[in-house]
Amino acid sequence: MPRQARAAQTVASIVEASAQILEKGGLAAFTTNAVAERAGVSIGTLYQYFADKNALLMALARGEMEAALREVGRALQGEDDPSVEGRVRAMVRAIVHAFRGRQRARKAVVQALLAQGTGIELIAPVAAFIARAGETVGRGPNPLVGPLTREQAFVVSRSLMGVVRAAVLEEQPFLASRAFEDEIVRMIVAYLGAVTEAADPDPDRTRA
Amino acid sequence: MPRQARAAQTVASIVEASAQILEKGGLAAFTTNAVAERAGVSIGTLYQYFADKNALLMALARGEMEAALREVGRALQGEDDPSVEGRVRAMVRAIVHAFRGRQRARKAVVQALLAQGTGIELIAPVAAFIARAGETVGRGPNPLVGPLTREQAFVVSRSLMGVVRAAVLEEQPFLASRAFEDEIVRMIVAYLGAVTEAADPDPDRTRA
Amino acid sequence: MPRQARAAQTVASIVEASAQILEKGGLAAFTTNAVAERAGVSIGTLYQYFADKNALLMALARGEMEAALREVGRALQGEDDPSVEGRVRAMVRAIVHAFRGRQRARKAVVQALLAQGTGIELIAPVAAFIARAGETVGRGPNPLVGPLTREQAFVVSRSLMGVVRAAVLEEQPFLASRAFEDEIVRMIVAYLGAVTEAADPDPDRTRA
Amino acid sequence: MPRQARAAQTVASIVEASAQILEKGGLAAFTTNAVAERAGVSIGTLYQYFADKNALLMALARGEMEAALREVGRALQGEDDPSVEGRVRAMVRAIVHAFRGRQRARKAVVQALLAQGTGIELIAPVAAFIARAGETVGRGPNPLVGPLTREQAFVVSRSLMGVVRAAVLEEQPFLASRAFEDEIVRMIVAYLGAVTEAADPDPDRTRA
DNA sequence: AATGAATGAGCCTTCATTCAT
DNA sequence: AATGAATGAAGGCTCATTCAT
Repeated sequence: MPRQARAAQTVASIVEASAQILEKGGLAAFTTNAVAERAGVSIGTLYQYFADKNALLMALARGEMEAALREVGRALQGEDDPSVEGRVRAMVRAIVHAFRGRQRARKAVVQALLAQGTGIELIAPVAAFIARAGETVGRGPNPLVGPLTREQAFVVSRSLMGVVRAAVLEEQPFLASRAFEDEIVRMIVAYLGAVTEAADPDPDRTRA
Repeated sequence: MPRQARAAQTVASIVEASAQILEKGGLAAFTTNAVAERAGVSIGTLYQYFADKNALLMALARGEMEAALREVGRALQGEDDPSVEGRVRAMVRAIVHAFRGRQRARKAVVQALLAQGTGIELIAPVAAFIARAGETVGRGPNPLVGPLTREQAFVVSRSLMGVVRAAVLEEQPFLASRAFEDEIVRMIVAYLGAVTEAADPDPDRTRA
Repeated sequence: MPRQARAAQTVASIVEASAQILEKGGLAAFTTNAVAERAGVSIGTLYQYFADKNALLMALARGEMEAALREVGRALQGEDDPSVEGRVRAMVRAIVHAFRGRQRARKAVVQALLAQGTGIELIAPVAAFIARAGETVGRGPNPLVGPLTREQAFVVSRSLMGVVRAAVLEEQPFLASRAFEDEIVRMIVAYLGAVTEAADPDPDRTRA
Repeated sequence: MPRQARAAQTVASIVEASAQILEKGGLAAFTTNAVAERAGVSIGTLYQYFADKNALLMALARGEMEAALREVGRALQGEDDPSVEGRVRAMVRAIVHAFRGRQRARKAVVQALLAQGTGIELIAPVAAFIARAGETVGRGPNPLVGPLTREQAFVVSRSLMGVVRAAVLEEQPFLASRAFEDEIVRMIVAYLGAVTEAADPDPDRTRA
């Protein structure tokens, strides 16, 4: 199937061109014509594969998101360090390092996604994933938490993502630092602990 | 009517018109011509007071931000409930209720601010204010925390703001609910506690 | 119809529309929207080929200039009348009749070009061309002048162009008259003679 | 009459402010509001004395022109050097040095005047003055020329002004140089000589 | 499957000028 | 005589999208 292969190649080059444009010139430079030119295809071809500009953005974001999600999933398995803190830390690290270091492109995507309503659709699965982590973390030989309420899941996921996102948007130099990671982990762990304690005031179970 | 009063009146009407337009039609409806018309002034008058469209947005954002900041400041004084949790709760409530309930306008402002780089400048004072809260809360008869590191201040302020902002952007129905407020407060208090515990492992001082 | 031919056709129609608009309504009527409409294309198409309004003006000016330059070059060849006066006269005539009789459009272009700094860039090649004429005229069996100094070249070219331009701007009725042409030729020839005489005081060579 | 004196003072300060603005920021910076501010008066006051923006420009131009005209008149009297060349040279020098060295302002005024039709009105008296010079120069004990035809007067005056104007617009460094002055003088004298010779072929009278 | 010329709604902004105070 | 807030017509320009080839 040379046809499909070629099409996939074209699609990939367009998405890659988007990331490059975003990384280099930010949101302002991200025009469909610019993307088509950089990808080496005509604007018509671009529209052959993407319904509109937004679809292109979504494709880029979704790709990166899924990659990050796979990382988070792996983190929660607790392969390296099965302790609660170890799993949380792996998850935090996966989120911090999403987008493979293309911070400007990441920033631009975040901005663009926020600038419309569409962002939420994309964030939802990530958030759901993180929220589910609460339970995942709670399973196993040494569970920390039980099922989270809607509000609790929201607070866990959005505070984590909010902190990382803010660091990205503000281009904070400590984004990838250990100290930063430590504090995020501390916050998540502390909160999960507090939630559990509230649900089950037996100190023996939680801090044994 | 004196000169300056008239001008101030005009400026206020333009800012108010902006908020109304944003609240009603979102970012898409926010055009300078529409604002001028709604404010009952000519487009020229609008540009007499605001350098460009963005300056107008900034003025609106800054106004609301300062109002919220005053509320947060009041909250941290601990007038109603001087306990640590009481103060944190008051602060959270002030932030949640910023923008006087105009959630659509708030969302639009947040989006617009993020869509450019300018947003950070505005968020900075709020964040600094919240970070400083750590120390404020730590003072008095029953201090909770000492000075926060740069990363800690960042995590406190951005997680708090990130959670609220996400609820705003996603138009979550529980934004103003007690359950939501409880969870945010729980997270902040738990984190501050963990930070203090790490810095000063003496349980007598912290939980006496 | 092949691709490029169609595009060239479009470009030509836009330039032609510019000349017509300028000729009819002067500089005031020369708006990009008006040009696009008259050319029968959308405003977007106009901007596909011209970076901005000024680029359009420059294209028009450059086109006419090059046409005039070709005429001047032909004149200096001395095909019709190889005498010094004959060549100068042919050159003067070419300059006077530049812009194919569209004097209002010519006036508008001159005004617009002067109103910014850009005009000089365009005038430069014409001036250089005219200046070089001194030497061209000086060659052959009956040379009049040798190489001109920088100041001399400037005086020859700019006085010639200045006189014609003034007649255009002031819409002098005698612009295309023989009497006017005679005087310009007289001035140029007299000046070239004086320059030569000063450089080489031997009367035999100059007026033999 | 303190009132009239004060008014004259205001008018003068506005005109002076115009020159300064023009000198500093060129035509683009020359807005009525900017002029009023620099002059230290309100925009309303400016309009009390000048019907519109153009009137202001004309006042500035007229002032400088009249000063230059006085110089030219003095030059033609031949006070310093009564010879033909001496008078022409003095005239050329007066024109070159018009606008008291404010070359940027001069350039801007020339541009502005050309960019509308109004320039001609102002140039006319100067041109007429220069043209009349032909006869003035021709009078006295050693007259060079008789009355000039319409076309001849035009060619003399516009070539002179055209050369100087081009040097101003192109910001030529040799504008105030002796070499440049020499060439202009040479051109004018040579042309006047040629005109006379044509009208009266008797070599004894012209070159005696 | 690809091209790329063409579209056009509509936005932001300027600045000369007026007139109530 | 002076102020300056207010006016508003008008114009340059962008860029996502379409469709004939």
